[in-house]
Amino acid sequence: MYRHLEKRLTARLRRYFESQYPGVALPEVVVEQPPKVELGDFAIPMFPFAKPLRSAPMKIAELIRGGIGPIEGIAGTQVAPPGYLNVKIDRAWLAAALAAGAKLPDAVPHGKILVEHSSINPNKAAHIGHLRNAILGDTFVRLLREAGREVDVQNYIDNTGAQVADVVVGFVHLEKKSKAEIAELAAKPRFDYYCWDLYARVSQWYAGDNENLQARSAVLHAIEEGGNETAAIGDLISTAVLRRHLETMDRLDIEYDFLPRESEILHLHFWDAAFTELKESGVLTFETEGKNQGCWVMRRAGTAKSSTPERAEDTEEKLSQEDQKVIVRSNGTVGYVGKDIAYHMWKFGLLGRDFGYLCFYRYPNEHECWISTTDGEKNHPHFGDVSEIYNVIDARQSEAQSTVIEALRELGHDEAADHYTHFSYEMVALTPRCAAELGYELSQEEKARSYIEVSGRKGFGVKADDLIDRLISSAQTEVDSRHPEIADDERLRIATQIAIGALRYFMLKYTKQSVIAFDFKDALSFEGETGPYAQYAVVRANSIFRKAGLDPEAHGRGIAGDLASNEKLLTECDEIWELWLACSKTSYVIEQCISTAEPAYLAKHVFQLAQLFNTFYHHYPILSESDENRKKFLLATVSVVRRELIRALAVMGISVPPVM
RNA sequence: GCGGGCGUAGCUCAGUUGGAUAGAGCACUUGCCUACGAAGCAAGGGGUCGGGAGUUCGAAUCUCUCCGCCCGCACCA
Repeated sequence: MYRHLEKRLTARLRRYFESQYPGVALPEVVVEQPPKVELGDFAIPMFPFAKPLRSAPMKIAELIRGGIGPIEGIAGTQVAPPGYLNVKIDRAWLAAALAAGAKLPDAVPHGKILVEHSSINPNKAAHIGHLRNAILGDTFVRLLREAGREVDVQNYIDNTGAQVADVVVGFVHLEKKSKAEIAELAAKPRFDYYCWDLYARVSQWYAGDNENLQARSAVLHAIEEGGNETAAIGDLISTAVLRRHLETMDRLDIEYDFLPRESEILHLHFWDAAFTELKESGVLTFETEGKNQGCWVMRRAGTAKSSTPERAEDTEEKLSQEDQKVIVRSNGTVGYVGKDIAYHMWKFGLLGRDFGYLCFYRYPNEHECWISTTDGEKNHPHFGDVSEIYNVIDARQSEAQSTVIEALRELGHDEAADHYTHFSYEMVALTPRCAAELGYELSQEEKARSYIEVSGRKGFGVKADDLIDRLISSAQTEVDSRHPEIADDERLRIATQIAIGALRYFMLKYTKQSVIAFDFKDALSFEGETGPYAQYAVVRANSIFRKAGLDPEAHGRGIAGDLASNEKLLTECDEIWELWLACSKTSYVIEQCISTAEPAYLAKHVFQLAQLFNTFYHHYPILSESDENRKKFLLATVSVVRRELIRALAVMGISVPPVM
């Protein structure tokens, strides 16, 4: 709603300038928000127009004010020093539209979007870093869907890499377990925890004697080869751990549509198809000398070609060894980036090959999750061949991501390269205090740092399920003390909703490029800028309607046509107006989150709504209000805030408990 | 060395394309519950926006430079 008014305003202003000053080149009209509501709802700085129009900012503002004419939804304008045109929204008009729940149609771009997130190595339990990835990715999916886009969610599974091989080594060489014994263990709950510890032990075993690394290469080779006992064990382990990851993420309401696996990228020879094209187009070159002798290499992303015009002709210029990225090793095997190039050609429908598909997992809500296979089922949904992709991958991999994008571009797929977004975010580390709490010995140097990086290899980190368990039990303690009258299973359900609200909000309130220094104290907090704070605001709103014996949605719509009689309250109380105004911004914020790939803005918006509501709640008693007309209006305010909070929280993947 | 990110209150962080008096939360101090649920509200202290220079009517935001921290830069994935 807010966004439509803003657009209407800028369009009118642009037309005004065009008619008054034809032919004069003027800068874009920018619309801001005044620092205080009393000043208005939009502020348009006039300074940029002063020079081209050869006039003082205040004077221009006066002229516009006089000549712009009435705009639907705008009540009036004011000129403010040192040179702003402040615009006030027609409060009753906006409130009526909001109360009615009017949805103004938006042009939704067509084309399917593919969001890839999580992509956890299936060799150990997921940790808090994976939680940040999955929550960011899932929230972005929800944002896109809220905006009307069609989205497929993929979770890439590297089931043939060194990490899975390491755990196989652990079971076979350290624990001397047979396939049957491993299968028995894998069927037990939290098998991923077992692997977590084993993986750390294997790393130590390698460190103890470098000879031991030979075991890894043998296992790795056997897994890549396929069709043998070792590969079968690897598959058994990675599939069992993968199921555990799906369960963990399902606790947070995170679901996937398709799980492409590296084993199929290998066995279905995706790389061969890509390799042919890369060679033919000259993206890859064969090195005959130097340290990369015998390798197929391409230009590393970020190492720009010499841009001097006189050398532009010289496209055959040798890549310096520094600028080379090895794609195919001298022994003929392809590395990670090569496989990723092939995989991304598949995503955009440019490879000419496809996976086989098998239905792998059915969520409690009946939603199906498919997995790649060599020979799949006949009837399967269609994945890949999308027009836009987002890869939620941490910032450390930005160079590899850029290299894949560059490969696509050099193959001539500019369209694909332009619609490839590396949704980059920073890691979750631990505060020194948290690390110490987990029993890790810190050096003096480490103690002085603000955070310490987790390490799966050392088994150093906070497991996702452990954190979720702790959050639930902590929330449960609160619920138990507040609502002893409620049944056990219901209290657990409420505690779970609160725990997930706290966790998802925690992971979303930081902007992506900020390293989260994790600490149990902050993460387990249910006060202040947290998920439960926002949930609580909705619970309060629900409580008011319950006591009033009214349906909140129906009441809001019912009063929409009758706001004029309450216009006085709306125009006089800036505090209440601010709340309505904030409510009108949800769609605007969602659009902003999508265009900047930054979900944190939505978290800030939710917090602002909840905060404004709490202030309003304390200042205006509603049920005891004696003026019926005024009471109706206050209830309508609660109804709209409640609706917008629920909607925004849902986009963040947070539900609201009935009581808390 | 090259590429990317960061430096804002005691701590953790917002600050969208330069705009009006730099904001939250936590922590600390002080008030407010026989209640539309205190997981809340109100008030208070706390800042040379890393240093310096420049561009501009205007800089936390842009440019340059210096200082400090982090992450990449494997024939690993």
